[in-house]
Amino acid sequence: MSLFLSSFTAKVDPKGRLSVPSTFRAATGGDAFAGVVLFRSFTGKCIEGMTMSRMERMADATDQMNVFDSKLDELTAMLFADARQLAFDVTGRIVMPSDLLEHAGIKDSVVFVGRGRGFQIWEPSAFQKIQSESLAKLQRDKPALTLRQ
Amino acid sequence: MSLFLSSFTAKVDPKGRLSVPSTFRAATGGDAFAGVVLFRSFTGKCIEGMTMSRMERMADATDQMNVFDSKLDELTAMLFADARQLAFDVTGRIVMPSDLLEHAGIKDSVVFVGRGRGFQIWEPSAFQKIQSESLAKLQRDKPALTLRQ
DNA sequence: TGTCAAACCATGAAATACCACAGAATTTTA
DNA sequence: TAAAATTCTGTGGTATTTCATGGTTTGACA
Repeated sequence: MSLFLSSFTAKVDPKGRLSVPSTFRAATGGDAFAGVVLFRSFTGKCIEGMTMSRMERMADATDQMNVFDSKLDELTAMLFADARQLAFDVTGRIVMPSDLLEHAGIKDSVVFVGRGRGFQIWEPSAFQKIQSESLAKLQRDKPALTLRQ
Repeated sequence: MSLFLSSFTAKVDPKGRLSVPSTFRAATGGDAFAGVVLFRSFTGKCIEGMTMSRMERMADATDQMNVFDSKLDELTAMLFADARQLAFDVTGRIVMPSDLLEHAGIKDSVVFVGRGRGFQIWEPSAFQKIQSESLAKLQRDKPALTLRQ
C-alpha cells in the first residue's frame, strides 16, 4: 500500500536530520527514488511531502498542457522551483533544509501527518492547534464525504 | 528520476563559466549527450533549459503537428534556430554564450530554477520579483490543484 | 607570434556516507 | 504463559567524499 496514514512525532537533531517514520518509508517503497519530495505549503504553516513518482505524474500533466496556458502552469512552476528531493540515508533519515524548517517554525521536533497520497510535516504545537480547529469546524459544518467508484 | 527540482544560485566567473547544480546534472544522467540545451525564453526575461532527449521529443511532436498548425511551426523553427547545446566540462560547468547572458540581464550570478521536465536560468533579483508576483497572484486567485489518479 | 578558447589542476567548505549504540517491539523457546 | 533473544527503529557522533569555484596551462587559429 502506498498510503500515508496516522501521525508520528520525531526529533530534529542539531544537523537538521530527521528520521522518517518507517511506515511512511514503506509507503515510498514502490518508488524508484528512495526518498521523498518536500516543499513549503501554500495554504498553511507546514511542509508538504510526497513521493517522486507523484511529482513525475504532475510533471507529465503540465507537459500536456498548452505552452501558453499560464494558469495552472504558474502554480506547478512555483511548486517545482520550491520542491526539494531528499534521499533517505541508511537509517531512514533525511536532512531538512533550514528554509523549510523556518517556514514551518520548527525547532527540535516535528509531527509527520498522513494525508493519504501525501503527507505533511508540522511543528507539534501548531499542528495541535490547527487540528482542534479543524475538528470544531467539521462538527459545525458536517460536510458530506462521497466515495465515488 | 529525471526531474528538475528546487532552485540553486551559482556564480558566473569572468570567463562566463557557470557550474550546473549537481542534481540538475543528475537529471540529465540518462541522456546520451552530457550537457544541456539552452535557448532564450519567449515568455520571460530568462533562459530556458532542457535535456537533448527532450529537445528531440519536441521535434517529434512538432513533426506531427506542423502540418495543421503553422503557428506552432513558426515557434519551433525559431526555437531550434536559437537553441545551443552546451557540454559539461570535467567539473560540471558550461560556458554561457554572451547573447544568452544579455537576454536574461545576467552579470555575475544566476539562479537555476527547476521546472519539472525542464529548467530556467534567471538573474537573481529578476527571479525574486517574478516569484513573489506569482505567489501573490496564487494567493489571490486560489486555483484548485487537483491531482487526478 | 599573439590572442582566445578550452582543457587541466588545486583547494576549502559543505554535504553525505559510514559507524556505533540504545530502546522498543516482536518472535522464539522453555 | 513467561522469559529470553533477536530484529528493527530511532538517535548520536565521526570521517570521507563531493561540489563549487578559483587559477593555470595547453592547444588552435589568425
